[in-house]
Amino acid sequence: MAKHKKQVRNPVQRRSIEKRGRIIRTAQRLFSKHGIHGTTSNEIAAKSGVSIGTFYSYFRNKKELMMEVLRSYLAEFTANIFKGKDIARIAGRKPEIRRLIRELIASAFAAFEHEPEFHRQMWALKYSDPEIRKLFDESEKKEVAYVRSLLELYAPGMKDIDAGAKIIHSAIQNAGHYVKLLDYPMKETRILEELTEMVYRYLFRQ
Amino acid sequence: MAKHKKQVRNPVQRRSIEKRGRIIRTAQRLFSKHGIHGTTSNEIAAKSGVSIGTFYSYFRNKKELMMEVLRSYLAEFTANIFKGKDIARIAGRKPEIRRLIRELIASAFAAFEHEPEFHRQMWALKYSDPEIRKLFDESEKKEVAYVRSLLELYAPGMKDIDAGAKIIHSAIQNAGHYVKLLDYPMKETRILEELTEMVYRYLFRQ
Amino acid sequence: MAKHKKQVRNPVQRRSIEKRGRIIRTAQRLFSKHGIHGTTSNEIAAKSGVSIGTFYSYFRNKKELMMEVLRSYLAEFTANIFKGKDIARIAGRKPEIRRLIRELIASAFAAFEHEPEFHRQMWALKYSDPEIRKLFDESEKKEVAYVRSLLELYAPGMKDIDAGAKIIHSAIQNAGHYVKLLDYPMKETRILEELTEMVYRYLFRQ
Amino acid sequence: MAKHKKQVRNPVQRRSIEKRGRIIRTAQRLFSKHGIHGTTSNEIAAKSGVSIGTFYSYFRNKKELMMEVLRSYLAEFTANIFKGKDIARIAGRKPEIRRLIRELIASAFAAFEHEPEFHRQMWALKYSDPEIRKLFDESEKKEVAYVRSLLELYAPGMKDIDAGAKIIHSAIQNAGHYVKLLDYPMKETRILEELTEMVYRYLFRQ
DNA sequence: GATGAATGAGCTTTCATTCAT
DNA sequence: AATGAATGAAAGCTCATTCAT
Repeated sequence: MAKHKKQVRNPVQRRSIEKRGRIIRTAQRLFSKHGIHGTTSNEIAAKSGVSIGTFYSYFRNKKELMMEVLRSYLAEFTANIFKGKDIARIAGRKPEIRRLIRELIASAFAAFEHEPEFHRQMWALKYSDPEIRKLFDESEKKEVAYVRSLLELYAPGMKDIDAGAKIIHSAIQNAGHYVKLLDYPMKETRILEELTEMVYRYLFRQ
Repeated sequence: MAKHKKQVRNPVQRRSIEKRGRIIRTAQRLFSKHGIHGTTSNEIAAKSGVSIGTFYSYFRNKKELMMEVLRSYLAEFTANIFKGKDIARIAGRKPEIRRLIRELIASAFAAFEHEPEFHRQMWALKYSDPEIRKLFDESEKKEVAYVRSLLELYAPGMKDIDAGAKIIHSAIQNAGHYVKLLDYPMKETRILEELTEMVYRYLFRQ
Repeated sequence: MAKHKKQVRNPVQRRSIEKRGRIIRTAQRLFSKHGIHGTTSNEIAAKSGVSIGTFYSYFRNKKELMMEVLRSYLAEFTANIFKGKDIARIAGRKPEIRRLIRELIASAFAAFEHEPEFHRQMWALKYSDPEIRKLFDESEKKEVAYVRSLLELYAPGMKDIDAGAKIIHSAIQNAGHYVKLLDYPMKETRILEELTEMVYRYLFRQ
Repeated sequence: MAKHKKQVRNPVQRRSIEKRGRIIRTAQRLFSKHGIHGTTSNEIAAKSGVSIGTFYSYFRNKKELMMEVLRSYLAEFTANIFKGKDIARIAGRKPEIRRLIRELIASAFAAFEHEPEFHRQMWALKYSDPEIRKLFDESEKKEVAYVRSLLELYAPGMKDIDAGAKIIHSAIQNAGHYVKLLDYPMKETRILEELTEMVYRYLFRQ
C-alpha cells in the first residue's frame, strides 16, 4: 500500500505566511537556547502561539522545520559575510590588497557572532546528517565561488584556481570556528593577522 | 537519599581488561554504523557478549563509555599522523622542504581513513558537547605543538609562531574533513597540492 | 539543555476531569493492593484504560500522583471523622459528656475502616517522606483544631489547651492504628472504653 | 522440585561472630544515613569489609539482615526506656507518683534520641511489612507489660488493666514520635507535662 | 483550517542475588 | 570459607506524531 506523501500546506495567504515565519523564528531561538534535542516540537508550537496540529500542517516533521530554519539562517549568514563587498565594486576600487584580504576574513569571522550557539548546533548536524550537510554545501558553494572570483581578479596566474578557492575558504572557515564557536584561547587578532598573511603570500609570492 | 560516587570496576585481571576492551571496540563499531543516538546501551552490551549489568559495572554510563572510545581513538589518530615523522629524525634528514610539507598533509589526510564514520560522529559532538570538545582540544594541542616545532626548525623568523602553527593545523584539518569525511567533489590531490603550496609560500615567501 | 517546568495538563473539560479522577481512583486501589512500590506507572495507566503517555500528561510523575491520591483521601478521611459532629450543633445539644467523647473516638476509629490498606501504606510513607508528612500534618492540624475547640467548650480551665488537644488527638490516633490497621489482638470496645475514660478524667478530674 | 532452604552460616567461632556483628552495625549506620532503599547490599558488604559473597553466607537476603538489625536495635531501645527503672526498685522507693510518671515518659521520649533516623525508617516499615510489624509487636508487648505491672502496683482498682496499659503505652509512644521523630512544632516539655497530667488523672481520679 | 488529547515504542539505569573459582 | 564478576528483570519517563472533533 503506497503511502501518499502527507500534504503540507503551502501558505499563500498573509496570515499563514506570517504564522510559518513565526514558527521558524521561535524554533531558531529555542534551538540556540536549549539545543536541537533539548527543544520539543510541542514547545516550539506552544511558544509560537499555534497548536501542535497547526505546526504539523506547516511542517512535515521536526527535521523539515530544522532544515527550514537552517536555510533561512544560512542565507542570512552568507549575505552577512559579503555585505558591502560585492565583486564589482571591489574590482573598481582597486583596494590595497592585504587590507582587502584582512577585511574579508574579519567579515567572515564576524558573521559567526550573530547566532553562535545555533551555528554550533547546526554545524554538528552537518557531520552527522547528510541532508543538513547538503544545505551547508549549497551555501558554501556560493562563498567559494565568491572567493574564486576574487582570485580571478587578483591572482589570475594561479595553477588550480578552484582548489585554491576551496582551501582558502576552508582555512578561513575553520579558523572562524575556533575563534568564534570553540573558545580557542588565543586573541582573535593574532589568528586574523597570520591568516591574512598566509593567504596574501599564497596569492602573491609565487 | 544522596547517592555518592558509584563505583566502577577498575579491571586489572586479564579477562576483565579484555572484556572492557571488547566493549569499547564494539561500541566504536556500532557508533560508526548507527551513530551515537542510534546505538543503545543494551545493544552494545549484547553485541559485546556481556549483560547490561556487566556493562554498567565497567562504565558509569553511556557517555563515559563514549568518551573512553573517543580517547582511545584520538590517541591512535594522532599517533597515525606522526608515524615515522618524529621531529628529531626529520631535522637530521634535511629533507626537501616542499616534499616534507606535502607528506605531512597527506599523512594527516590519511589518518581520517581509518574510521571516517566514527570520526564524523564524534566531530559532530565536538560542537555540541563541551566534554567531548575538551578531549579533542587536548589531542589537537599536541598536533599543533608538533607543527610549531617544525616551524621553529624551518621558519624561525615567523612573527607569531603560535598563531601560525594553529592556522596551518586548522587549514589542514578542515581540508582533510572535506576530502575524507564530507565527500567534497574534488580530487584529493588537487586539494593536497594547493594546500602544500599555500603552506610552503606562507613559510618561505616572506 | 536545561529542562524547565514540564507542563501538566490542567483539565477543565468533563471528559478530562473524569479521566484524571479515574486514574486517581485506580491508583488508590492498586496502592492498597500491592503497595506503592509494588505498583508501576504503566500498570496504573493500563488499568485506568489510558496510555502511559496520557498518564504523564496528567501527572508530572508517580510521586505527584501519589500525593494527589493522598490529598483526596485525607480530605475524605477527616471529613468522615467529623461527619455530623460540627461544633455548633454539639454545643447546642449539651450532650452527656462521656457519651460525646466515646462517640468521637468511635467515629475516628471508624474512619480507618474505609481504606485501611491504603491508610497503612501512606502512614508508612509519612515516616520516610517529608512531603507526604506535610500532607498528613495539614490534615491533622485540622483535626487537632477541632479537638481544641471542644476543649474550649468543655474544659475551659485547662492549663495548656494546645498541648492538651494534641495529646488527646495523638492518643486516639495511635489507638486507632492498633485497633484498625495493626491487628492488635484486643477487642476494640475495650480500647474504646478505656480511652474514653482516660480522656474523660483528663478533662474533668482536675 | 522442592527448594531446599538455603543454608546460612550460624557462626560460632569468634571471628565469624565478630564479622556478623560488624555487618549489622554497618547496616544500621547506613540505613540511618541513606534510608533502607538508599542502601544497597553491596555497599553494606563493602563498608563492612567483607565480600558480597560472605554477606550472603551470613544473611539469607537483605530483608533478613534488616530484621536482624531491627531486633538488636529494639532490644537496646526497650532496655534504654527502662534503664534504672525496674519495677522492684520502684516499688521499694515509693516515689512521689506524678514524678514517676513524668520520668517514665521522659525516659521513653529520650529513647528515640539514640537513632531517630533509623527508628523512623523502621517504623515506616512496621506499617507496610508484616514481618517487621511482628518484631515491633514483640518488643512493645514487653513495654506494655511493664506499664501493666506499674498499674498493678499503683492503680489496682482499674477496671480493664490490660486495655489501660495498652492505651497509656500507645499514647506515650505516639507523642514521642511527634516530638522526637516528626518535628512537631511544640516544646517537648509542654507535651510532656500534659501527657503526664492525663495519665496521672486517668490513674488516680476515678 | 485548527485544535490538543492521546499514543506507545523505546531509552537508560539499578541492584538483589548467584555461582564458578 | 571466601570472593566478586556477572546477571537481567524491571522501572520511570519522553516526545514525535496522529486524528477525532
